[in-house]
Parts: sequence; structure tokens; C-alpha cells
Amino acid sequence: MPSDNKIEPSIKDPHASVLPRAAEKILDVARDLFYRQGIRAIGVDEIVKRAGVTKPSLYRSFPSKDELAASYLRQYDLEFWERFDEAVHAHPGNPRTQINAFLARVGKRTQKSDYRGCGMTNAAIEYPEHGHPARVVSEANKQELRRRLRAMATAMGAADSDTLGDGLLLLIEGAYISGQLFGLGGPAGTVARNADLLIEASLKK
Amino acid sequence: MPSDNKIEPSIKDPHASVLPRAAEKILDVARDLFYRQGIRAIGVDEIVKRAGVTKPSLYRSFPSKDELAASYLRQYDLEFWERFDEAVHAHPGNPRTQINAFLARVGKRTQKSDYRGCGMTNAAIEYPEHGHPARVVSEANKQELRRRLRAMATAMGAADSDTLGDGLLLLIEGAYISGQLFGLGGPAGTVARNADLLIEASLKK
DNA sequence: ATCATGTTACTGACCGGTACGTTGCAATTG
DNA sequence: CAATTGCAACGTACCGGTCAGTAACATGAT
Repeated sequence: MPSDNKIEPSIKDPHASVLPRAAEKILDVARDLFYRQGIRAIGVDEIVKRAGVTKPSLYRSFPSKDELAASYLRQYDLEFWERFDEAVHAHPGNPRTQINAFLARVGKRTQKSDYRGCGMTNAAIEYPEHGHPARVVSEANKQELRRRLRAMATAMGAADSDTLGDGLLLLIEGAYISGQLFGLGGPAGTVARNADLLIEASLKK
Repeated sequence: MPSDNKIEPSIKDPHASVLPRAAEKILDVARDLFYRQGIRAIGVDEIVKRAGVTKPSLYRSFPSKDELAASYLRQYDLEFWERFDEAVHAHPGNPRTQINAFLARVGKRTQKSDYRGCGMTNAAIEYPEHGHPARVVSEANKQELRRRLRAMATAMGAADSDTLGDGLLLLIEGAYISGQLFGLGGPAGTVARNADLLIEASLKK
């Protein structure tokens, strides 16, 4: 009988998660609940209950609920830049088209019924206090987004690249908010078109 | 000596609040705390403590904390339209200048250190659940804002007035969010300039 | 005396967080 | 080989504090 390694868990896999299984489930559930209902709205009891684990398991892997929220946002940050860079890499050397591709996707996402805005933005609003673990992650993400948008505006040859970069950021944040405020048929669907109009108006004549 | 009606509180004023003194203080304190720290972050105990009253006084004037939050937002709504109409009335018949005046003020407000975004927007993010008393007020305010912006875009003679109106809304919401995310020197300071660029690009040629 | 307003003192539920005992498995011993 | 030890991951049961909300009573003006 050959060794049945299909269900052999002892094989060392360097890519395997370093987190305990409970921690993974907790983070999965927390991500979903935090995003859909808000961080303050969800208690740790609900998280562990839905994850099928108990509270000490949560607190062995995460120092506090605030840090669990920060972990959720760090994961959100990774996925955000994946989406962003996907649009960038799809149109090398053409920042205007890159922005347009990214915003077309944002516009689409905001029209889905389960859309609840940007997890980063929402967290910053839920925790206005400076230095809160969740807010720190959120602010860093937004600062980096601003930096990249301004750089892209420069690459487009904008007359005032900082203003255009900031204008694009305003449109994006506006789309996040309006997406969950208005739902289907809301203003967020026009974000790509409005961004392109703004870009057109901002290029050197 | 003429009657000094400036500091005469006993004059019967039909517009004076019909609320008990305690209710006024409660609403004042709640407004401040809800706006600065968020509705979920503030408990009713803290409100009544700072207002110098007790909980039953709160619950005699307001059916629930959620309804108190809704009252806060209804007042916010009134003040919002005051500011909006002030800009409108200052430039009769010229919607582009009206928008510019309004956004110049928004841009300035967002650069103040105690700026915490739009109370309406924040409340909607704190309460994603449809039908929540606070969210109902917030959604109504935003729907009306959208309606008015689209009407102004039409009056400006935009090629696609709905798109321009929605674009202006995106910029405004973006300014609210960025104002409290980035603080001083953030992107929100450019909202008036970016809106004017967008308007310029959207007018019929 | 009435009635609106105020107050004290309390409820059950839930908050985030923890002390402490249990389980299962793998490496270390004889 | 078998017994023992070590240890990480798990669960039970609980902590004090705070949540929104209320019953019952006191006060003060008309």
C-alpha cells in the first residue's frame, strides 16, 4: 500500500499559513463582518461564534479587537493594490488609460448590491481618533494612493499635476461613499467618465 | 434707555424651541459628540453626564438613542441647506458661481483642525442597515443634494447635465472624506478648483 | 392640586478581555 | 518498543465595565 500522502498533513510546506487554523477562520469571518456591517457594529463574540471557535483562540492570535481590525485592513490594503496595479500593468506607459481602467472597475463595483464602500475609508470614519491601529493602516493607504495619483498626473503632463492628482482622489473617494449611499443608479457609476473629463481639462494646452 | 431686546429671553418668540431646557442641552451636547467622535462611539450616559441631566430626561424627549441621532441629523440638514442656499442667494442666476462659492467654503472648512467630515455621510457609514432612523435622514439629504446639483448643471448648459451634477457630487463627497482623512494640506483644499475645471470641460462647446 | 419636569436606582444584555484547565500530537527518554 | 515529557492549540467559565432603556419617586411652578 503506497503512502497516502493526500491526507498527510505532516509534509512540510513553506507556503503553508503560519497562523493557526482558528486564526485564519477568525480573520476570514472578521473581514466579511467588518466590511459589511462596520467594525464597531460587530462584537468579538459574534466573530468567534460564526468562526466556530472561542474567544481565547482569537486573543491568542490577535492582541486585541483593534489589532484584528488592523489585520483586516492590512489584507484589504494588499487586495486594493492588486486591483490598482492590475489596471496599471494592463496599459503600460499610458497613465490616463490606467486611471480609466481602474475607475471603470470601481464604477462597476459600486453598482453591486452588496457594495459597502471602501473598507479603509469606512474604518477611518469609524475611528476618528489619531493613532488608532485601524486608522493608522487606513491613513497610510490613502497617503500612498495620493502619492501615486499625483505621480500619474505628472506623467500625463497635467498643467497642475498636484491639483489633478488630488481631483482624481476626490472623485474616487466620492465614488466609494456614493456607491453605498445611493446604491444602484447612483452617481458613482459616472466616476470614470467624470475623471476623464477632468483629465482632459487639466492637460497642458 | 431703549428696550434691550438683544438679551431679552422672556419675549415670546413663536420660533423659539418648544423643547424643554433639558432636551435642548441634550441635543446640543449630542450634536457635538456625535459629530466629533461618531454616533456609535458615544453612549447615552456620556451625553446626559456632559449635558448635566439624567437619562430619563433624555428618554422623555427622545424615544431612543437612534431617534436622538436622527434629530441631530435633521438639525444638521437644516444648517447644511442654510450654508448651501447662502452661496446660491449670493449669486442669483449664476449656478457656476454659486457652486464655486459653496465649494470655496467647503474647501476652507475641510482644512480646519477640528473638521470631521460630513455628519450625514459619516452617519450613513456608521449605519449601513437600510431603514435605520439616522440613515433615512442622511439618504434623504443626499438625494436632495443630487437633485439640486443636477438641476444646476442643467442651468449651466452642460452637455450631459446628469453626469456633471453627479461629478460635482462625487467631488463634494470626496472633499468631506479627504478633509478628515488628510487634515491640513489634504486634497480637499482643491475641491473648488477641480469642480470648476470639471464644469469647464462639461459645458456645451 | 395638578402636571410637567427633574431625580435615584435599577434592569438584562452585551462589551472586550482573561485565568485556568484540557486535548492531541511529536520529540525525548529508558 | 513503550512510557514520559513538552508544548501549542483548544475550550469552559468567568471578570468588571458599559450598553440602551425604565420603574418609581421628588420637586417646583401654576
